Amino acid sequence: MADKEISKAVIARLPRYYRHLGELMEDGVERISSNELSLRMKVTASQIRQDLNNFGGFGQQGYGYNVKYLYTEIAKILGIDRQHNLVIIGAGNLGQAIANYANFEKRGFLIKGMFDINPRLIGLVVRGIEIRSVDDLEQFVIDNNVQIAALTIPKTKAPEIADRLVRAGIKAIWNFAHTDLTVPDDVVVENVHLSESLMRLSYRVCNMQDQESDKYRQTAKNS
Amino acid sequence: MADKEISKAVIARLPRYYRHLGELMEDGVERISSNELSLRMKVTASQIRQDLNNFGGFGQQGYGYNVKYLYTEIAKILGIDRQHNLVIIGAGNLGQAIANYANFEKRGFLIKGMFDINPRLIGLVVRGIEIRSVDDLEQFVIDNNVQIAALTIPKTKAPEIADRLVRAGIKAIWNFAHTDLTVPDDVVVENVHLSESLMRLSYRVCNMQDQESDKYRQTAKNS
DNA sequence: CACCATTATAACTGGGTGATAAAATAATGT
DNA sequence: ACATTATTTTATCACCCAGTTATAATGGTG
Repeated sequence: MADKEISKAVIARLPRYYRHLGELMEDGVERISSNELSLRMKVTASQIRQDLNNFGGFGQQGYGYNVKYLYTEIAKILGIDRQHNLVIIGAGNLGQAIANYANFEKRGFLIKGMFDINPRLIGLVVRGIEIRSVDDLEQFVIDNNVQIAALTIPKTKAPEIADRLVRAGIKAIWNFAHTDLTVPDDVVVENVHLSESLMRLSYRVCNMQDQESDKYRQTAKNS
Repeated sequence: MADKEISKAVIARLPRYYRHLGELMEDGVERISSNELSLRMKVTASQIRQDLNNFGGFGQQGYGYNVKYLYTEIAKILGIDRQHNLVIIGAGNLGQAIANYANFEKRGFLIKGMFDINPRLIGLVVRGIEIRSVDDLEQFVIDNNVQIAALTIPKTKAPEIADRLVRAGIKAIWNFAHTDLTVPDDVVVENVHLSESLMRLSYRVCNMQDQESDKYRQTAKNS
């Protein structure tokens, strides 16, 4: 498993490969060539081969790629073969939406706890997870070996909570708050700015005429 | 307003410029140079200048950029100075989270209706918006001049609903379902695949050692 | 009139695509 | 059943283009 410089562009595409391979497995497909996959995913076969080659030869000439093997290998690369403990901070609709999305647990993301400042929410149980007071946040993170925190709170509170998480030793923040976070460089921040996504959509709607494309197409880009 | 070929990379950055300019306005800042903005946003001044130049000279030599002017110009480019009617399909937590996010309305995104198949939810009112049966979807889209549909439903139902939206004349789909959608090329699809975002985060956590960075940094990339 | 900051231009870097070579499988004939 | 040929498909290389960063030229500011 050569640990040398995989480009961000490649990593960004891996989850989509993973999803399609999962669907192929469900359909009982055992092997697939880069060409078939290319047709299905609407990307060039060249790119598929080059992407996968970054991690060493998963394919075999004259045969193609073994679906199941490739699926588990990508899981390893993405680190979703291990368990990640996470907490959700902000038990509003968005926080609960994440808590309710069962599939995360299948991918090894285990929701250990939820937190909020609203006294009305504290004590409630969502999917078997009790909503706690943010006062207990740091101790909980330490006690439960929590690596990832999903931040689904207003932007005004986000920087302070982020600082507290960092001090408690968090490894990564999944940031849904509409603000940039400043953290030490050994802490990962993955932003999900929905309003920015909607603005990009708005631009594309307003500038439809000059949209590069080729009649019926599948959606590939962006998160 | 030169309508010639703005790259996707530039458009993807505009919302972030917009957000920072909004904050500067709130702080009463009237003008700013590319260098100051570069420090604040942690991107190169070169990039800021080149990005903004795509749309014609917003700045002035020896002075910098007028914050308010730039703010409104970016709004025009993104099309968020106009009103967009939208519907939310899927009134679960995620759908409600979007409905409850008030700021969208400030940006001209007006939620006209919500839809679900669950009879228990139909008839309920969220933020003054009644949840309707998806049976009435097409007619509602036509009657209310709806341009954008947010799809917060399971992936199994998504393709069918997308087809129906397309036939009803929708302009854009904001897709939260974990699947690719196939649509005619005059329909915009903006994907928000949360599970893929979380997998990218997972990769970065597991490969922390070789993370390009420069001690305390702000988060810039990705949606 | 010196300074400052933009604009315009140029150099560079890296991702994406297509082409070629190598390797393994499948098919064919003896 | 085995050897040989044809086909398939990956792996690798080279090129092109877009995006990013750096530099030179221009024009206001104070």
